Amino acid sequence: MPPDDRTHRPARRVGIKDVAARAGVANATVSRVLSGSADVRADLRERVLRAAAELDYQPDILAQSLRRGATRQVGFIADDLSNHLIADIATGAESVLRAHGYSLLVMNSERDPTLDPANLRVLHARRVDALMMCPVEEDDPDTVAALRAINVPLCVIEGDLPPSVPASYVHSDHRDGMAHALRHLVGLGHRRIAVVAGPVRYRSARQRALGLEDVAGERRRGLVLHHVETELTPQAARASTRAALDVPGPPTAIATGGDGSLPGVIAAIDDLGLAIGEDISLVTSDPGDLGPVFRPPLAAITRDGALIGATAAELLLERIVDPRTGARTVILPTVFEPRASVGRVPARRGAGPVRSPAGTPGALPRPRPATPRSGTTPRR
Amino acid sequence: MPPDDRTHRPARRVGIKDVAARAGVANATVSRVLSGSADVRADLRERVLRAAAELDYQPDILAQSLRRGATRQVGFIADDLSNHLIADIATGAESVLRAHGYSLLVMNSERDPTLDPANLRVLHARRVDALMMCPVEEDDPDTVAALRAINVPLCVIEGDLPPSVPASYVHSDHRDGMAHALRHLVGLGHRRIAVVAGPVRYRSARQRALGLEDVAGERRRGLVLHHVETELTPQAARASTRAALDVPGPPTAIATGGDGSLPGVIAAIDDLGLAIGEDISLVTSDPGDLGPVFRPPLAAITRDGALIGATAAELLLERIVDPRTGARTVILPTVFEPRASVGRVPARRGAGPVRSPAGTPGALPRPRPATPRSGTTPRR
DNA sequence: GTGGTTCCAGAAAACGTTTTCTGGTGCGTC
DNA sequence: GACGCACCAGAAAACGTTTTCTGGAACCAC
Repeated sequence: MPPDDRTHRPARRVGIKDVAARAGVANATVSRVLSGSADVRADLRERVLRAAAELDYQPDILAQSLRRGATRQVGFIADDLSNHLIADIATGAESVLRAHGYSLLVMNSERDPTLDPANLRVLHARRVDALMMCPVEEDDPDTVAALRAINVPLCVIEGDLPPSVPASYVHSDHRDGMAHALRHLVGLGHRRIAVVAGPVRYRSARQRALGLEDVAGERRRGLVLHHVETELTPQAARASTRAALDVPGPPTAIATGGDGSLPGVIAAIDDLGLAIGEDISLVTSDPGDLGPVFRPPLAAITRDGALIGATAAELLLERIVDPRTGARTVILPTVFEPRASVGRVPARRGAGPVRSPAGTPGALPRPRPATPRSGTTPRR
Repeated sequence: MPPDDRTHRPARRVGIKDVAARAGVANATVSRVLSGSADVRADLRERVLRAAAELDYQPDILAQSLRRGATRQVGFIADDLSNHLIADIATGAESVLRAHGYSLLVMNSERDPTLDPANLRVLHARRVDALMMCPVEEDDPDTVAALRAINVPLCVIEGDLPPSVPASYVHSDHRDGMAHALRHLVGLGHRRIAVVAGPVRYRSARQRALGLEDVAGERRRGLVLHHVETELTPQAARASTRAALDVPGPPTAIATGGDGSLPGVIAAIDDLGLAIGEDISLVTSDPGDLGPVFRPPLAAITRDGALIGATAAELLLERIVDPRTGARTVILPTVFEPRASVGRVPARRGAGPVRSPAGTPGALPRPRPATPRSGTTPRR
């Protein structure tokens, strides 16, 4: 058999000069007709359009981009694309961009700070017209340098960059959301509340801490707000939460912020044998579809990921169309959704937390054994 | 003030001819050095490399793409990017592609069959080197026509295209997964099991139905497997599930397949006042992070989204590198994870289902009121 | 009739690369 | 010393567009 047995025929694309030849005009005329830029005599325009339709001509965006100096591509550097909220943001952005003839080039930095500058370089070389990103580290010098080099409109989502790099911002009002949730808990009678939030190196955690301070500043008598800062892994959140609960006079309510912390918080509550919504109230942040389905349904501070992405895209398009447009900052609202996981203060539980039957205080049990536990009682 | 007050300085990019000029050689030599294609005298190579480094030269991928006829971009048409599993697939694909110098161009078809051909045309015009997609409709003629026109390696994820379009496939072994789950239930003593699956127009639903038939064919005496086909909306799933449960001699276990059905199934179980893991056993498909956190923890048939995406990307890269490589089909395993939501058959519940205190049998209650319900009892 | 506009379309340059083509140099061989 | 060949680097073509440049034709005014 012949070695050069390519089954994959190249099948030359039809180009502008094919259209020009068929219409009996010059390339330039075809281009003018199709881009509608200048005046072309009616009969020629007609011929060109017919020829283009007959050949099913599709302009080569690559060549257009090279010539025009604009790719109509927008880059998105996600810190964790598999995160539900980030995926929603990408979805919202793509939808708006697609409607305007732009495409979205996604890169994932996998929460690895060294990937941000690398990805930025790729997108620079690909000459994206604009850039949206969720930076892993806000002050990473390599990232900042890479951002300086790539001179296109930039929109940062949930993060604060040094003022030396000009950028639009789309933020969520975590401060208000947390304050709202805390006031709700206070209104139900809770006086000892723990806020389990991520490290303050994240803007969202800082904002939630401000929300906490807002409520603390309202000087409700007897109110004790405890700020628990934890890394956003299930293990860390579990340990921190458990430490916060396992004290004399423990909190009667927890408000969590931070993406990965929820499973750890729930595990810690389980560890201590507490019933959510009864022994302890729980407010979560962005539980996704888990919130309403959980038992009890989880009260939550939520935000609209698709709206965040769409807003970022619009901010960028506005600056692409008119480069004189300045960078803007948009703060989108959060909404507090009360559900059954928050309840009144339990009647009597001041002395100390209920101990989990299994496990000694020091050693954390292995996460999530497959056998049923507390929650629903085995027999009724 | 001058009207032409552009603050956005273009800041001409450094190109190959700048490097050539600084090194005192021709463009071609720079290109040869940088692409490592042909032999260049050592001293010249040295000069070129130094000049490129000094100028921080980054080749323009756009121009490279035009000249080489390859963009090093792969398009991904997702049917629902905000779906957790699809986001994982994108993540896995992007990771592999990035490691090979390729970028991922994502488009979302929002489960709208008419967007598939439109998105395909965009990606064609953008000259992607390969294409992965989750088709909304498997037999849509416009989609098939658009796929025919775009002559690049194609990998379809979870779907069957007509044989007229050549494609690689990455499938998940839903058949085996469902059979596995059903055998597990049978082993626990369950004899009346309902499989709530999506419409058979989806490949995944067809495969799960085959898994059901496999187990049915094993002729366990007294075994009744009930195939409930439902649209993948919470409302439809709720109604279908409720209808399946609300019969004399109801199923003692449910296995669900299909992305959006879980909330509806759970709602239906709630409607009838049944306790998951006690009154009725429940196996879900791909519950994401919800599975282990739910109470009781949800037994699940799961698959590795990132692996699916990575596999698709590898299949495509293999064909990009060597176009003579044929299309392949890969079936990835599913794994069954038993958890507390499946249990033994309840001792005595043959006469009929327990009625929900609220709601008449005919009218479905509004989904998800915010007040606590069954599940955890309000007082202990 | 000459000069100046205006209108419009073709020719050609440009975008930033890669690759083919061309040709000079140096060397070995007869 | 002529020829052939290998080696390597510069010149130029090519990728498929858009845009500038050029110029012919028609029209008007003097």
